[in-house]
Amino acid sequence: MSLPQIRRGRRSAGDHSREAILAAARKLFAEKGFEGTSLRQVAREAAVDPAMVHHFFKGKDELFASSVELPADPAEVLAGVEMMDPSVRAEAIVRAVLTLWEGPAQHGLVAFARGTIGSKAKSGMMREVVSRAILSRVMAGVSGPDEQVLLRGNLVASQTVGLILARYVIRLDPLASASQDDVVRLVAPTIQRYITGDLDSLK
Amino acid sequence: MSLPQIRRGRRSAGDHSREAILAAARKLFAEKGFEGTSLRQVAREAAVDPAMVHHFFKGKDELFASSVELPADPAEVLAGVEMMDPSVRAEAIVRAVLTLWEGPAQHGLVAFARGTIGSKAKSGMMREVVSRAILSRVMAGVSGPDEQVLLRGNLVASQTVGLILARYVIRLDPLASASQDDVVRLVAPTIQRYITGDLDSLK
DNA sequence: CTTTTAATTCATCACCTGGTGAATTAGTGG
DNA sequence: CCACTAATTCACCAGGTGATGAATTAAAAG
Repeated sequence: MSLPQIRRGRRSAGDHSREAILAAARKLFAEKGFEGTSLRQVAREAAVDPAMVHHFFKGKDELFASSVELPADPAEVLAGVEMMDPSVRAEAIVRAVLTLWEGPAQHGLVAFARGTIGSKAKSGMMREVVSRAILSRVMAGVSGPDEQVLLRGNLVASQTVGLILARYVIRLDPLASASQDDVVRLVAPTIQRYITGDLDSLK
Repeated sequence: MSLPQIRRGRRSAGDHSREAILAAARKLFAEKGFEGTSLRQVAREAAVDPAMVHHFFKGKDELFASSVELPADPAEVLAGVEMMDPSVRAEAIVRAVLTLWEGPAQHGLVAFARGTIGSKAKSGMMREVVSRAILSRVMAGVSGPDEQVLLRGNLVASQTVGLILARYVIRLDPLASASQDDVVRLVAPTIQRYITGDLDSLK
């Protein structure tokens, strides 16, 4: 009695295992972080042989990078922001952030946050992304000494990262369930002060 | 020729392996997160047999909890804060946070942050600590409808968590290397606004 | 001094990890 | 139709994982 074996070889067209693997990876990395997720778990979640993961990606690191890298293009998300006058930029920034994080990229973004904060080795990745890809755009055209502009950027980042963490990762209520408009009204003034406000104590 | 074997049995007094294990655990959890750290690595770092870890702690979870739980007592740290008038509380809060995170508890705290943010399962722990142990004290005596006070507390948390992450975990410069006084002057106003300021849009 | 208790080491378990190489099958280009 | 390439499965490997139980030794308690 030959049991119905799983046939080897190429599937009949229409399968997209690669995408399934990426989706599964995003989901698991988002839930359990980088170290907490195994290739086999990913394969299982994607209903795929573990070896496929290696077929499509060189290893766990590349899988992480691919599944998580640019879950959204910063340039695109911040397109509008960059050319607004710095003095009224905050609201647009907060809105862009919220819209992005509430969209389809959420899984990938949370995965990125968890994986990247979870270990010293990967924190560098976060630092790079935040400062190069994001802050440079957010702070474009802000006047003042370089050092001061960098500090302002760091402060913007601190409030933004904190907001994201509280709302999407840690999920503090009622912040997590507040409306987008409320959040904008509540935190945009903080951001605006960091960008152009009088910080009165900057050496 | 009997090689000098490592003697079994109890060490001659003065050894404190338990403490060594906890210190090693704090260090490694801080660097590599919960999943990224193995019991054997901890044992190696502590120069101790792996089985000792099980002797002193039931398992990895208990080790994590013990090494990281209350790296500092919130009640103590926030002792002064609680009884200040809410309208001038912000500066004290920021100063307390910075002092705490720059003290000997830093390793444990970073470990807590990394381990706790790194996975969904452990995020609950962070939520509990933040809301019960910390926010309840920080927001003690603030007037207004419950829901609104909670929201204010969440906002305080968002800025505080963001500051900690940017300064101690991600290490964004120049924020990471700014003086304690500068940081206080820069972010205390934000916190103060969240505690007692006019948020003008609270439903 | 003797009994009890605690600290330490060792050998071992079953399992999971990331990774490799080959065999098998299907679609594709010529 | 045939050669080629890519997708898929399988059978492994060496090593690390958390965990357990027993043996050994010293300190503490009586």
